[in-house]
Order: sequence, then C-alpha cells, then structure tokens
Amino acid sequence: MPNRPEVNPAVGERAVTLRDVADRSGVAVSTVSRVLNNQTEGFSVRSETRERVLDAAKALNYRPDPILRSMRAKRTNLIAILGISDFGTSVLGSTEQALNAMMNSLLEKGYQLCTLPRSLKEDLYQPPRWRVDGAVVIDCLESGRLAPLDASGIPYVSLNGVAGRNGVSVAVDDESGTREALHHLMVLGHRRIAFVMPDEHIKPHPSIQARFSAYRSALQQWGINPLSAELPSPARAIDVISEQVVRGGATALLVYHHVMTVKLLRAARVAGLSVPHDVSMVCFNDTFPAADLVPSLTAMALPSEEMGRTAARLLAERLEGRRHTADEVLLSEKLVIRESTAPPRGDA
Amino acid sequence: MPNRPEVNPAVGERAVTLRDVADRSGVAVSTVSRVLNNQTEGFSVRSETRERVLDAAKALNYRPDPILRSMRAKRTNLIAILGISDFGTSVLGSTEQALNAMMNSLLEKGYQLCTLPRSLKEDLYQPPRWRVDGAVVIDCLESGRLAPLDASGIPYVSLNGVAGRNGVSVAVDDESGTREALHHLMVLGHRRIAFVMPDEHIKPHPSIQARFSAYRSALQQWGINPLSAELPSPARAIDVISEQVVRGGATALLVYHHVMTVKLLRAARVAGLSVPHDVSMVCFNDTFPAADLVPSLTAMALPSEEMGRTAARLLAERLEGRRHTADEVLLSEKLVIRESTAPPRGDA
DNA sequence: GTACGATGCGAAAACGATTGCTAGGCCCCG
DNA sequence: CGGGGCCTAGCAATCGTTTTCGCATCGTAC
Repeated sequence: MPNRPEVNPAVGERAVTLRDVADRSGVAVSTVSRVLNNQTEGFSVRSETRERVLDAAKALNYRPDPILRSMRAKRTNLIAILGISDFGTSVLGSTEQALNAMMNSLLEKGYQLCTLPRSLKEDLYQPPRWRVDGAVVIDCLESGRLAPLDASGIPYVSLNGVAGRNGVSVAVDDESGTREALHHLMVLGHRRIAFVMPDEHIKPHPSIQARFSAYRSALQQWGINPLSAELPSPARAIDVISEQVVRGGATALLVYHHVMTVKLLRAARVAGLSVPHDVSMVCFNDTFPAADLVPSLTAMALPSEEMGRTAARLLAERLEGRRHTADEVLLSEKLVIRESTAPPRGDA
Repeated sequence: MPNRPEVNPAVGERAVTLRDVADRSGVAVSTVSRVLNNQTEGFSVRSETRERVLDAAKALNYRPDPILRSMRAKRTNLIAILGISDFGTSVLGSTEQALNAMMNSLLEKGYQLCTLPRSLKEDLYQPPRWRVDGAVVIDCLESGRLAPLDASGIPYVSLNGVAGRNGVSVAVDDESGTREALHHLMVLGHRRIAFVMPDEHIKPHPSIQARFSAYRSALQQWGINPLSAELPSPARAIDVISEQVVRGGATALLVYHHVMTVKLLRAARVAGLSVPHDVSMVCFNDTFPAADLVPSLTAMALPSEEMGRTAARLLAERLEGRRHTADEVLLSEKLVIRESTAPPRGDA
C-alpha cells in the first residue's frame, strides 16, 4: 500500500508524462489519454483497465500540460484575456474590478486563463496563436478592431465595450446612470451643474464619452445650459474649484471618478467652501473610500462584480454549446445618496 | 510591389506557420527557424537567402507560437507568476502594486507572462508543467513550500517573502519601518500607542506578523507597555475608537493599513474626537487617499514600485546569465509626516 | 461452422517548432 | 590532381498530447 508516490515528481528532474503513466499501468499512451479525458465517442474501456490507469495517474501525480494539449485538442479550457494594455498601479477602476470578478468566476468554473504579451496597439485584440476556447475583450470601442477575432470563430465576451459577430457585449448603462444622477441634483434644486474630468493619474476610460454626451443632452433636454459645451480637459482639483465653483457659479459637480472627487473635497475645504452646503458633489464609482469620508459621497454604484460574473456566465454558456440568450447585456447603475449632496444654498 | 500581404492571416482560418514561410521563400523549415531566431552557432546563411526569408515572413505576417516554442527551445522568454490566490476586487494592497510594477517592467523587457490555474493550496508554488525561463513568487512565507520550485532549477524572485536556493528575495524592511513610525510618535510625546489590525475586507498580508512583533519589541525596549500583548483580532472601526481610545486611553494609533485608517478617521469624528488633537494616527501604505483626506495621513510609504522594478531587474539579470549580486534585497520604508499626527492633548 | 457487430485497445500519424547531424559545393593548399 | 576544411542548407529526430485508423478477441445469431 503505497501511501505516497513511489516517484516523487516534485523532486525529480523531469515532469511526469503520459508515457510514464502508460508504462506504469501497462497500457498504451493513447488509452491513458482517452481514459483521462473521459472520451466516449468510438471508444470504450474495461472498468478494470480504467481503474488501473486512474490509479497510476494519481500515484504519479500526473498533470497534463494544458498548453501542449492545445496543439491538437479540440477543447483546451483555455481562455485568453485580450486588451490589457497596462496594469493599474495604484487605484482599481471599475473595469478592473469587473475583470477581476470575471477571472475569479472563470477559474472557479474550471477554466484557465492566459494573457498575451503586450505588443503593438493594433494587435491588442488579436487572438493568440495557440488554440483557446474563448476570449475576453476589455474596453473595446471600435468593432472594427475585433475583425481578426471574429474571423477566428472563437466565441468571446466584450467587457464594457462593443462586440462583433461572435461576441456578447456586457456593459453598463452609462446614459441612464448619468440622467439619474442629474435628476437627483435637479430635484434638489440645482441648475448650474458642471461636469468634471478625472485628473491625469487615472487611465482615461472609454465610457467617459458616453457620460459626457449624456450630460449634455440631458441638460439641454431639460432646458438647462450645460456649463461645458465640449469635453473639459483634465484639471487639478484646486483649479476646478476656483474656476467652476467660485468664478463659474456652479452649485453642483458631476464628477467622472471617485478619485478626483476626494481631491475636490479637500480643495473645497482649502478654498473655504463647505460640502454640500456651498457645493454638492456626485461621482461615479461607488468604491472605497466613497462611503467612509466626511462627508460621505453620493455616488453612482457601478455593478462591477455583477458585470464580471455575468460575463463569465455568458461565456461559459456559449462554450458549453447552449445557444446564447442575448447579444448584448446592459446592466444598470444605481445611485447611492449620501452626505455630499444637498439643496443649493439660498434655495427655499 | 505587394504593399499588403497576399494572404491575410487575420482573415484566414489557419494561422501562418513556419512551413508557409518556408514554402514561400523556397528554403527548408529549419533554415527559416534559424534565420528568424538569429542563430549563429554552427550555422550561417547567405545574406541573399536571409533577406528572402525575412521578406516572406513579413509578407505573411508570421508570428511564432510562443507556447509551442517552449516545447523544445531552451529559452522561452516565458515567466510564470506563482502564488496569486485571489485577484483583489476593490483595493490594491502594497504587494499587488509591486506585482503590477514588476509585470509592467518585465513586459517592457520583452518577457511574456503566464499564470497558473488556481489549484489546491499546496500547489500554489509549483512551477508550471510547460517550460518557463523564470518565475515570480508572491507572498511566500515558508521556504519549505518552494522545494518543488527549487528542485526544478528555475531561477526566480520572491516578492515580499522568503526565497530558497535558486531564488532572490525582494522585501521591505518592516521592522525598521515600524520602529521609525513609533519613534515619530514617541518624539511627539505619545506613550500610549495601540496597534490596529485591518478590517476583514482586506486580505491578510504576511508582513503583519513582522510589524506587530516589531511594535512589541520596540516598545518594550523603550520601557513602554504595549497596549496589546497579542495580535489583536480584526475589529470594526467604531469599536476600535471606543475600546482603545475612549476606554483604553490610547493617544495614538499605529494602523496596519490605510483603508482601516480612513474608516477610523470617520469613526473618530462620529465619536466626537478630533484627529490629531484627541488621537493621532499613523498608517502603513501611503497610497490614495492618504494625502487627500482632511486631515491628510501621516503614513509609511512602502516602496512598492521600486520593489517591483528591482525584482524585475534582478530576475532579468539572472536570466541573462549574469551572476546575481545578492540573495536578498531589503528595501526601506519612508515615513511621510502629514496632518494626522500631533503631540497628545495636555502635552507641554 | 461461419459471418458479423460490438468491444477493448494499440500503432502511428499528426501538431509546430527547434536542433543535431549530415552532405553538397567550393576554395585553398600541398 | 587529391584531400581537407569552411560555407550553406536540408533531413529527420524530438518534445507531449490527441486523434485516426485498424486489429484482435469475443459473443451471438444464422
């Protein structure tokens, strides 16, 4: 009764191969492969032989090489992550959160992930050379760049972006979210509302376009003049306060990102302004430290984790052959009202 | 003059292979491989042939499969990331920052990264089945778990943990950092200093042990009684304030993580306490939003990015055959003094 | 007794790349 | 004129795995 492997592959020089298992169990390499892969089509095996193979594999601690397998196998359980151009080094954005949730989800389902080396910008969404079962595309705005991926026939899911023929898109409804945030400020009595860009440290996010255009169209629709007609350029917090609030007379700020909002909060205090009494603030991204500040931030909660889990589920469904239910999923944002918004000073 | 590839591999079903390049340039597959790899040892080629091969490769947009290459090649440029047990979903810790900086650094140097599927806890530090040139080990505390990796002979670098025979360890000097933070508080006049654990949302970090034991030994050495004799259990911010400060009489808190510190700041205000006048706070991890709060946080800056870059450099040096200069690199932390620390109330 | 389908398993061909070995020219020297 | 050595380049083995094809063997029906 060998309660430990006779050959310890962890210490040996060479990795345990299919051949080793075959030798030990006295069958052919091909038989081992089929047993281990549970192949049923056009193949059967005596249960006694099957047991012997499985025992040998376990005793030798055989682990197939998932990459080599991709050379010939039809199914590899490998999923490529496409579109990571940079790893954030200090703050996690909403997309990264969704991506992380998705990766965790996929790993739990038994899939394995691989990333591509960073190469030229044009190649960002090219499928890898080796065989993968599926792919995840991050922050892709132009469906044209997905042509190679679509041509490859690999099913994929596009996180927070558009999708092509073979893809499902999972995104957030930025337009409704923006309108909801503005509606909240309107109801409070605000009429002079400015849109604030993130500072330079934050990686520019694709959905900023969507939010800004929603800001403009919503205000115009309600007969209010937007304070900025074009996409405002990134600015330092103290400049935003002095230009938009002190000189421009804005009573409320719709801020693209929570990081910028924290800086604005401090800048307002330095300028002698009180939040929310002198100026209200609403931001996107309800993550730390939005709830823990004084005042705590009224924020649009993005369904990042739900987004990741949904994407993982949709991809898994496609991979398992089930016909997909939708080509696009739009998750809604949710406004969390806290202390940083109040009626403007002087309001009835 | 074909200014675009005659066969567009992006649209074709099959990827361009070495064989295709060989056919097009009229030489053997092996010649193509050697030309493309710039092989010089025991091989030479007429410059005219070389040109023809290179032209064909470019025209067909040939991209070698980096994974398949690892089957026989001695060098793969592949680096495995070992020890990622979970992807953070909201806040980046110091190790993640260092890891990200390291990944960016390695990608810039031309290496490619791969992660292992998450498996059993025991296998966390097992080298992958396929051939890699090097590995990165994250947060490994027991060198025993590195035995398989050491046995494989793969050079590696251990980020924020111990290293075995083949590894270099890159870590931060938590003991000196802790002493420096305590010294700052001592000089201000504090004598009742408590150590605060992070709340449950934060993944427990290996170096917490080092910091807590440094806290205890430093205070004892200076003849001051530590307020906690054992590692305090995670607690809610409001409980920490009421137990340690209000009841326990602590005048200063040494907080393990900046996230908890932000929550403590709000809890103190809720309890009617002023920071730093009623209680001072020092935290580890000088990242957002430490500098942007009111009051801004006195914090120990961890050299996360430097750590990542250093680790990448050391690994690259080993991979390029240069003899390593050190088995262990200890980077120092740096105290950034801001508004959250002041002399205790009633002090001269 | 023979034909036949089903069952159980092995031999060998891929897969795409690298590399050790080999071999034909060609030049130069003796 | 012959032989040795360099320059070029191809043949074929090899890596670990899947997959196609095919060969026994066995039981059963005719």
